[in-house]
Amino acid sequence: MPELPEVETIANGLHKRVAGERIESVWVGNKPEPLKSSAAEIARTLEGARVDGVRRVGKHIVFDLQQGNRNGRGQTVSQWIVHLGMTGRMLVAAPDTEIPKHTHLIARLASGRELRFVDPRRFGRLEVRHSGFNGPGAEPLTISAEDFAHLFRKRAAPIKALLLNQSLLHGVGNIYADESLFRAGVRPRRRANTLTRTELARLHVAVREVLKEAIAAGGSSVSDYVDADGEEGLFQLQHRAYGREGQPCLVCKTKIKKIVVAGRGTHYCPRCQK
DNA sequence: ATACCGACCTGTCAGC
DNA sequence: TGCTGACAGGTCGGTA
Repeated sequence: MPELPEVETIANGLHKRVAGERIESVWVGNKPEPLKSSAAEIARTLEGARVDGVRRVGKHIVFDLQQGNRNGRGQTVSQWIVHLGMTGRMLVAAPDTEIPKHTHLIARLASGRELRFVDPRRFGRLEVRHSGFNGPGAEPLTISAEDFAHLFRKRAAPIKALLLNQSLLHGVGNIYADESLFRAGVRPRRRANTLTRTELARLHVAVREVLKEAIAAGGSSVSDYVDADGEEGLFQLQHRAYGREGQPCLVCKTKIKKIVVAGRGTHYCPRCQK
């Protein structure tokens, strides 16, 4: 479900709510799919740790943890890394509230509240690490125009497939790939190595603008996305391509087309995008 | 090395 | 009402 803007919104909300909290105990469910580290290692790493902060890296939520006594030596730093997949949620809840179906982890906090990971489709992943995590690819919000162009210049795959490839650029998913290509005026099926310098430059700007505007709007709520406070995002109201098949292009009135690229539903304007 | 495609899961919705 | 199939914001592994 969530792409960079949604994960950023969620991570910021979680940071506000749980930074500085200590995790007292952890319950891990028995479904193996969400666990990239063993249940025992996750529990061992989280229990007793203090949450220094919560941030986003690519589409991952990173909880920076510190174990051990507050000021003494012997402190170790770890990270709890959460990927929400398509349907994952990370909720901060009062302990007496109903535990939703498909809850796979509960971290009980010193304040009495609980951090709950809920994921019906189990495409999400939970992992702990003991060394720095930088994500699989480059950060779209900070990459230079030159480095951005380098990622794509020599590749033969459709540009949309490469925008979705997290080991190149991490954070862009299906919605923001379509929205970025629309703004850049580039067709999703164009082979990346046929894009001109100008088109790559436009795409670089488009990706950053789309992501920044979406973050400002709190992300896109297409079906059920809500942030850490249970608020829906508003960026779906500003989509120009995604989900608009058959509707008139907002620029030229041509009907938006829907095709499949890289196995994903793909929306574009046949007139504005070349 | 690179690119495509099915598999992984559950929920929802359209169509019959 | 209830069934079936398609589809969904993501990624991985096998195959060509």
